[in-house]
Amino acid sequence: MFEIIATQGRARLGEFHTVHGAIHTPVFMNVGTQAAIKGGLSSFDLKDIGCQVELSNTYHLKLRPGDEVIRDLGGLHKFMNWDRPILTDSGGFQVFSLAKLRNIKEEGVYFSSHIDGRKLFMGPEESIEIQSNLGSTIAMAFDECVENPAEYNYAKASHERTVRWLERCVKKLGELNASGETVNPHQMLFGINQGATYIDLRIENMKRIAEFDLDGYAIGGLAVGEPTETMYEVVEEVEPYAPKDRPRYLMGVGTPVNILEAVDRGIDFFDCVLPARNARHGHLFTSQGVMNIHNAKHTLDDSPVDAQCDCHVCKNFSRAYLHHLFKAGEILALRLAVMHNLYFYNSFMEKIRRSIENGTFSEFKRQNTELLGRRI
RNA sequence: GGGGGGAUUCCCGAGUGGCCAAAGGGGGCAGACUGUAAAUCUGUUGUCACUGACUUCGGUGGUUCGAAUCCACCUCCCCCCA
Repeated sequence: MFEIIATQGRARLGEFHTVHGAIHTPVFMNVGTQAAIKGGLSSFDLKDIGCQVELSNTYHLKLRPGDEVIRDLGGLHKFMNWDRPILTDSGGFQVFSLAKLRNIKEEGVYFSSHIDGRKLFMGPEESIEIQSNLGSTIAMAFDECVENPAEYNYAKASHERTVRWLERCVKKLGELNASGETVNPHQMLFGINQGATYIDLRIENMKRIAEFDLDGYAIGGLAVGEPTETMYEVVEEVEPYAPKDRPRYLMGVGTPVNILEAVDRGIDFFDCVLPARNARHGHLFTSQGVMNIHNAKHTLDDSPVDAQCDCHVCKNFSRAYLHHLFKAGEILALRLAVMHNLYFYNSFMEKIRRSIENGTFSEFKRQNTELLGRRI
């Protein structure tokens, strides 16, 4: 159940109630594809960085260790010792990111494992069954994340197929939940809007998936190479057709500024590998802009990464120390950098929530759009 | 004391007469990264008045149209025998 607490313009402050607790929105979900945050963070660390929702991946966990292994061990929550909400992505993104290793048919997608090349078929039923075995709080519908640019006719055929796949997902999950024998019989389902950058297709698609009365609605297939303005335009145009009383999730987005723009267009859920990946590459987000901790100018800088940040890293270590750890190739460099960036994102979302609550979101957005894009 | 092998651009290390400002690593400097095949990838790394010129391959002198590459001597390093 999604409860809207306050709004400012199209921005919404909400609470999404799940069997694993409430999610305060707008929320950033922290990506742990293989049931771990890359860079060496565990579920203990997730609590420290203020994570509300952990996100894992159907395709990757199917390959290793196998969804049935996780089911037999009591589900993903128990497996990774995380008792708050988990969202599992369906494998639809791998249809895009592993495009060279798959073949799409009406019945589903034939993958060649990126690990050892073995064949793996995943259709809507398979994706949902895997996610049911994982027992995530929220399952995502199995979709095709279409590359950019895409031909109109291809995008049309693809989104129509994704709608047919959604219908199969709904049916499959209904059967599994009704059986009462699943890890999480209350597992929810979000549908995914597709249609590439064609507004008419996007709107048609959203109208059709809205009819399924799902727990939430995602906008997928964005931030895959199209201009940022195009992404904003798609969100802007399609959002009015998403059910108002359900959370909206902009998949795979994005930079802090992207998030501000999307919240301003009515988006409630986000996830992105950017803060964790960039952290591993020495690129840190701060309240004053972005920095590359590799840069020589930090060699003797005794100040914290972000003086306004309350994370463990900023409270205890200097830029000079992190700079050294990166230069020395220490694994601690990755861990500390990821901890900082994810804390930054989670606390940034908290600030967005407070600004909507206080009616100062517009001002917050204006100030931070200018600030966060800077390089320091 | 005798015999042998070496010294190359920040480091290691290719290169034995022109296609060499000099391979390849490393290191340095910078950039990219958006539902994670990413602790990855890319660029750059002698100087300058930079579609060219200049300086550089232990030192000095020589051979040659032309030398990191050949010759002589010198300096230093390593190995073996005594």
